[in-house]
Amino acid sequence: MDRRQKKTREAIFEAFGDLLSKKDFNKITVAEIIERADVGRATFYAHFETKDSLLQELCGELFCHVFDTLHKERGQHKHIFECDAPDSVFLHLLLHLQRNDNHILDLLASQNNELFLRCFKEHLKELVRDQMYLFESEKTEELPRDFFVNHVSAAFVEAVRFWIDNGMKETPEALTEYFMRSVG
Amino acid sequence: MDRRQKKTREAIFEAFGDLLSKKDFNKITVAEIIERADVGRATFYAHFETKDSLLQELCGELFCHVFDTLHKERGQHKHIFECDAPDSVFLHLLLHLQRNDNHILDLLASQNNELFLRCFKEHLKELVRDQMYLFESEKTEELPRDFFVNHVSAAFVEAVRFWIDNGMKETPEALTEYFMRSVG
DNA sequence: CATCAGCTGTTCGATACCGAACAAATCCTT
DNA sequence: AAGGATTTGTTCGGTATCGAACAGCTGATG
Repeated sequence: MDRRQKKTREAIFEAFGDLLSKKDFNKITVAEIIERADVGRATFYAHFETKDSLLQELCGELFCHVFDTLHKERGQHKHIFECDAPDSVFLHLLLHLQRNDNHILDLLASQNNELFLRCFKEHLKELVRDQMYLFESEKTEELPRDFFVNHVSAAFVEAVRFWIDNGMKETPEALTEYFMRSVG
Repeated sequence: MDRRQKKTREAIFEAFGDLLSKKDFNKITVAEIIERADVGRATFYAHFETKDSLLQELCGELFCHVFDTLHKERGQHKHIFECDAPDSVFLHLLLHLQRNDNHILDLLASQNNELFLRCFKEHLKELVRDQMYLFESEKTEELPRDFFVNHVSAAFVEAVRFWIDNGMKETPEALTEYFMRSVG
């Protein structure tokens, strides 16, 4: 990827993240983003169709990072997320949320976050489908696959919600454990 | 100034400063600078004729900042140096040196720094000429103006050298005092 | 209701930057 | 001193970003 594109993309993501820590997504304006990112208006729209798609691509970056780490494809595509990855992808996700990288957590915790939640859950489904073997048992065989995938994804979202609402006291490891038990 | 130029220029100055803190100027290579600054080779040479001129322009930035602050022309030209300026321009200079902004101090303290010293002293002379009223007395009237300007500038350089060699124990304020007395 | 301020999303020609390649100069090593 | 390896500084066509302007939309205010 062209050096310029990479810089611009990262600048926008960072500016967006900074703003998320200060105000609600809906209150954030494109003008603010580009001002903080120090890029032109035309440049922003060359990268992102709309403010909403910026949100979606940020979410996509997180899951792309998790996926690539899972499949050992490191170095192939430089991600905005970085870490030394643990064994469980779900734990991996929680660790990033705990660190609140790029303020993804703020998005999950905020009001009026349907858009983000939908996006987050869609990516989760992919992940669950990919890791289906973790959940296989006699129970799963009785259910339509897609139904079960949806169930597990929703359960993860709820686990995170619980975590946030209760002040994130549990360790990511413990929460992963709870989650796995609840859907096992 | 075009947003792109500003960013590139700052990236190069910063990369250069970082490298100065690690190795001698002569050991630093253009390839290292552009790698750290994350800009293309052609871009570097579009901004700076040579590595030497980068050095000179860095020095120029410092004095440009001091000059503009002195003449209250703030906001006219965005400088890489920033501070709330004191009354005396010489104190102002020392404060930047003390903070070692952009590793200018490293340059002064290093070996093989004739190039930088010459550059530094030239700018100093401008400054002294500009602030000549500070030094006027019966003594100065007996001397050729340029000779005296050179004398004062050299004295300042020597004061800084003394400062560095003795571990910079004195406060910038004290050193300014010594300097003014020594040429008064 | 009218209007006015601010935000969105698009367009355009100009330009800075890109990546890659190259010859010439310089540095190292033997 | 010879010769290989870096480093320098330049060139080029292609591309991303620039700044500035614009019409359309939205929401607040009087």
